Amino acid sequence: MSASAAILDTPSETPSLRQQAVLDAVLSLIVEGGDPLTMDAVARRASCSKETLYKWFGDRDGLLTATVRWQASRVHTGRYEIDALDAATLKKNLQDFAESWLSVIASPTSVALNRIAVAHAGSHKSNLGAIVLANGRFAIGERVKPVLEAGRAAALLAFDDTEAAFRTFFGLVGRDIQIRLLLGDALSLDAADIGREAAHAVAQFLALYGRANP
Amino acid sequence: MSASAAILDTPSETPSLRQQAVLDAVLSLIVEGGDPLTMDAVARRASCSKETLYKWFGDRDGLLTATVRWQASRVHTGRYEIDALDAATLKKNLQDFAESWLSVIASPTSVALNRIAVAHAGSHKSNLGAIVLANGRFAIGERVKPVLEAGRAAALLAFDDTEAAFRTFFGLVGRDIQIRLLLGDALSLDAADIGREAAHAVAQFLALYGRANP
DNA sequence: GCCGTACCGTACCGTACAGTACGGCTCAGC
DNA sequence: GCTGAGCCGTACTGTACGGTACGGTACGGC
Repeated sequence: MSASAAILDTPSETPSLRQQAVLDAVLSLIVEGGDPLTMDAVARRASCSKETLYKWFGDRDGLLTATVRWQASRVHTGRYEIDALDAATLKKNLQDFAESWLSVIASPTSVALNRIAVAHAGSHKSNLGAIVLANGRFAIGERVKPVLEAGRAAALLAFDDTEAAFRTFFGLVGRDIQIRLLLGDALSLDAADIGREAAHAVAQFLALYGRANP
Repeated sequence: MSASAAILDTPSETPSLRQQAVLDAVLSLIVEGGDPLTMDAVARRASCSKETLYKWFGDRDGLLTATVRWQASRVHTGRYEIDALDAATLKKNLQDFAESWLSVIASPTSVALNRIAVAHAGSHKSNLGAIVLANGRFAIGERVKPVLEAGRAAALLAFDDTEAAFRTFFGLVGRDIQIRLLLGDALSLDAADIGREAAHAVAQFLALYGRANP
């Protein structure tokens, strides 16, 4: 895990535009689901030859890895305000995190990609699972934790273990949503639902960790 | 989903002892992972002929379905005390739930089976995902909710929406554990960890929903 | 105009695996 | 002891798919 961290953080190179088009074709096929993603199907969808596919990505696994990385590279959102944190800003930051996270895990792309990665994690060859984890769960953790610590520094939050506090936040936001979606439950979340769920989670988190103004 | 509920609740028939042995062989192969579970491997492991496999289970999907059901049939645990609930009993019940649920999702069998079901949910043909969901997330929900409602009846808990309260409990208990395990993170939970995590989750749940004694 | 490079399309190869067929063994019923 | 049912082991078939080879085309460099 730590050995592969260097690899995970090094997206080799950014793919060329044509390559990006190919990866988008892969994504569209994955999201459509149904048939089990053959190299032929990718070549057809992307209007390129299989030979090119193998030349660019090595093998099927390489193509999948590149696709996952490509998708991950578009997810990262902006940084957040940390200095001079007041209660309203903290709440808003948390709300934003919760909403964007819920939007991600509820998106068909994320669901499909996570399915692939989960399946892959069983037959361990490469580490799609690790990549997804690094760009999902752990990436958001690294972005939320500074906010939590800033909240603590501003005497708005109280906790000892930042990681534990984040995991509680993560649980309150995600609940059963991701596993249900991965398992094919027809759970639909529109923007309003996401807003409501996020607000609920943030309120609960603040109830647990918020410092009653001293 | 609702249409398939009847099917899901009807485990066809309980398999014969020999059939159970075959299903256990499938489970052992699934848990071992590595190679992608071929019918040949199952026949070899179970010391039976492929012909018998097909006669008994129809096809590969039928075998998988029977395996998932077979595993599910062993998970159901006992009922819980509901009448005359006091605070300590409520807490103990919740703690038990949390521990048993964490034990389940952290077990290699559950992880492997959920991986199969998740992969299956992508290429929709049968409904392994629905079966796993019905016997996992939803089954535990149906068992926890009466306890929560009994707690409310005993004026120990306060909430409007039982389902929402349960989902909070679910999130507090599970946090990021299941998705990390599914994605192959080397997260190990021993019994002590599980006890600690469960206690933590229960304390948080009671902090959110417990009724400050009136 | 000629060549090399990069690519498309398609044909091809090898293999792995789902599903079937069949001979042989065991054992219960008679 | 004979027969038939049930099952094991193995051999076989068909096919889907990963990976390779190759002819044909477009294009930039010279």
